[in-house]
Amino acid sequence: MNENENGENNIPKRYDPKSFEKKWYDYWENNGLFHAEVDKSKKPFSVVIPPPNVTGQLHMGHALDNTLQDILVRWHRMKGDNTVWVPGCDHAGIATQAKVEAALREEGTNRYELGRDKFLERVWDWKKKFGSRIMFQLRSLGSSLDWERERFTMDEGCSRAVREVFVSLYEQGLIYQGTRITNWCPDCNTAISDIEVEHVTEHGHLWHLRYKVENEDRYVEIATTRPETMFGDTGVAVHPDDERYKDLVGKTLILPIVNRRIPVFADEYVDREFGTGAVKVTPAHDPNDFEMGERHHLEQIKVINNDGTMGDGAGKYKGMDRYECRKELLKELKELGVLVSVEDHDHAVGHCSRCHSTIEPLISKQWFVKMDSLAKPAIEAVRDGRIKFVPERFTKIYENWLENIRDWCISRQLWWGHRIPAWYCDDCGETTVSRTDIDVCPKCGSHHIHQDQDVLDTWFSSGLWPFETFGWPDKTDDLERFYPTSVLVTGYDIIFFWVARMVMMGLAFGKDVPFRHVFIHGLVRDSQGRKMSKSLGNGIDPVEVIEKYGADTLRFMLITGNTPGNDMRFYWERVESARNFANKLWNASRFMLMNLAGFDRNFAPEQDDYTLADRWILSRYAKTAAGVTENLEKFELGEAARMIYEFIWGEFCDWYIELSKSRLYDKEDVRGRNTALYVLGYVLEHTLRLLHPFMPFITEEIWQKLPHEGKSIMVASWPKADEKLIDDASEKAMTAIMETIKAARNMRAEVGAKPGVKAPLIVNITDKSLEQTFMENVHYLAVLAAAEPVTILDDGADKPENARTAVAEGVEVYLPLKGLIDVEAETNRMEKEKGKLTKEIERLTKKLSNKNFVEKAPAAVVEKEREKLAGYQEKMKSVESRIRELAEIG
RNA sequence: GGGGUUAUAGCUCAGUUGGUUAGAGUGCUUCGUUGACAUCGAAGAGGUCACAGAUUCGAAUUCUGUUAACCCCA
Repeated sequence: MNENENGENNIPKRYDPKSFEKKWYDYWENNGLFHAEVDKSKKPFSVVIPPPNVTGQLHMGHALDNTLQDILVRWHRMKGDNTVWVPGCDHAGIATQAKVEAALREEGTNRYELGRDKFLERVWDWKKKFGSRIMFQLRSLGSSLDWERERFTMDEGCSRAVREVFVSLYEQGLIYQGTRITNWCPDCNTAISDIEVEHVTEHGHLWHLRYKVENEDRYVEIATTRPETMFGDTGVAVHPDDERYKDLVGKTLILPIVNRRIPVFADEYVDREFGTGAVKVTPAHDPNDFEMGERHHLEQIKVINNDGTMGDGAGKYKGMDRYECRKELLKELKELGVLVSVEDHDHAVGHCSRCHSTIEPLISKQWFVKMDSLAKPAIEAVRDGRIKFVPERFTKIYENWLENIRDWCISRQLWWGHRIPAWYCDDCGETTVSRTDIDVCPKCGSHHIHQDQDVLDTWFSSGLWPFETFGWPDKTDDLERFYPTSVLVTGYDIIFFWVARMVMMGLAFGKDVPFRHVFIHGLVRDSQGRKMSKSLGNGIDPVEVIEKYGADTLRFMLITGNTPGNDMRFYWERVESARNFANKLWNASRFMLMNLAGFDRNFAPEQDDYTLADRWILSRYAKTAAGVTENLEKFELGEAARMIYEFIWGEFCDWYIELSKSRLYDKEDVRGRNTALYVLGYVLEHTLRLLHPFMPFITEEIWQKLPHEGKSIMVASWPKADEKLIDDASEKAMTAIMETIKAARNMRAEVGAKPGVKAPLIVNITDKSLEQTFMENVHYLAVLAAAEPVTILDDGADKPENARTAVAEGVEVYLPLKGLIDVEAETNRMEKEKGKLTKEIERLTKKLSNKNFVEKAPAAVVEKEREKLAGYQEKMKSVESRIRELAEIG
């Protein structure tokens, strides 16, 4: 791997990720660098991947989610922690089944014709064919997953865990079967849970109908958005305090067309302001009506079938589609005089989050999990800080949801999934829930038993993910070592679906929280801020970005320029910007490697060998390393990446490399050359390590070419903050020199000096503490500001007359122009500067003469403000004297 | 109806416990081809930090209210 180490480098001019990304991933994987065994001498760090849909493919959300995880994982691995990141897929019940059913439709058949067993074979085939695609895509992203631990929610172990949890919850009375109102999706043909329903505001109508009071010549007017459900009405409700209807409570109404006798009753739920204040109650087709029905013992009459057509109770409308029925029924009601009026009305309508059809709330027999006793500990765990959300604000969202939680409908009328382990006896009617499959009824001994047809909600098994992946229900070393996991990284869109359920299940069965931190990120949107979606066709394929620009580029782009928990927009310009950074790093390394010839690898500089620039860059590096680590600890990954970016580009490349050039090209001064190479190598190699978690491929490619020790940068140690390198005096002096250079460049640009042409520069050092270092390093000005010769003014010497002026802190800079300066323009410039300074000085003087400030503000802040003021005053003196001089010339 | 997020340069966004002459990327203007990089370098223009109050010696930053956009829940 190190054939280029001796300076025979011919590395390409451009960063070309395609030429090395795959190579390094294979190298890491083949050398087992992703895998970790239990090692009790180290601190554990474990993460389980949010399992992607097995037949899905990588999208930007996955790319972001896994980049974040990989950064944390690689960082901890380098820190020396016992690090595992568990890969795996989710069987994704509805989604996968829908895909296979669509394929069957193409073939002109369907699952019922095929039968359950044959159908499931087809799904497994499908899974085998497409199931590993996303895992390969995750590899191309660079994810350092421990592939030896790969799991699948339908594998044997997970299936055992699911069954154990189901049976155990059943035994505790927390799972029950009940005939209750559920959200029914007529297209997916299954019940779904509350959170799988999306409410969309739709324009609709409010129809006012009148129901006759029995044996009286009066009517009650009710308002409804769904007239077709009237066939299922079994009551009319009013608010108990509503004066308008006080005398009606307890009376009986005659339901039009059907002529059923239904009671009027009072219930707090009714909103007096809505409609007429009297509502028809259809317990079989509305969740709120269902609850009122329970409270008042109303009959439940189901009038809409599971496929969305009208049922038995609908009389002549039986068999008609629910919306068609609405139309026809309204005609009839109008003719009968039942329909009094119509008004426009916007209301929230439930849609299936998968297929977007309108949900039909209806009564059916389903399995439910009782949530109260599971939710309470889950709330506690977050309140007492055993689990911390990052950013913290998501805590509230999580708590709020758990506090208002309803029982969870877990049965799905699908075939693909974990089949519910309940058996019914055809002879005695007994229901048996069992850990093992049974063929005899334990109550009556009959062999006429059959298993429940339904499967479990996919989220039921994903809820067990953080512990089932480590071998639960067995007591494994892995489980003991890696559970609870360290952090869960996921989007805010599945806090309810997944995070909350894992916490509940983890506490109930894992005997501890499933993770210490929940690191939440936002969505990746398109450049217009829209959600990326198939139907809009605005999705960007991460694989395409990786192929064009490299995985490192994509990763860097995804984690910079946004804040934790907030959505971000995808811009190709930002991809290019990240790619340019990679190219910059590539070329800085290329520069170093091109000059490596003849470098003695054992060379170590003495203190005296270091130049100002050396001490400066080493100090800057040390501070960068400390800052990066600090930000990683706070989950501020974007900020950490930004610091590395600025260090590499703004300090290492723009200044240090430029200043190192003259030393590298000077073949005479061997020590100086070696020292420069040593520092370049030191800083580059350490910075690559800091950057490795963010951009694993390019850092490995370069690191392997540099003098290094070890097999891979992946397992090199994480740089520790080195206090010895910090050198504030050098930083201060270097900053002054850099400011001087910038001032000189600025003046040269303004007067239109040709970039290559040398021009003299005069410097007056007002801060005497800088003088010596400054004088020792004036040659920096020659190199970077084409300043030659540089004259440093003695104390009390006359200031140059025909010169442009700039004032930096501690330094006055003059660019002599031999009578060519425009006195007026120069004066204006100085006046402008004076104006700015006056404002600042006034502000600070006011501040510092304020007793309250001096007494109340921390001493360090006051001192800092004093120094600032002194700095401005110093500058002011220079500017004022310059203005006087200009006046004399003019 | 309840809760949340966002509002900072033309555009996309940073600005972490209040003290910065408010930053970056991108775009724009001017200049630059010798040995890391034009996927580059140098210089520059560009912001009353949505609005109104309050707290404070001091607010882009804290609090309250208003407006606008988006999201979640009911």
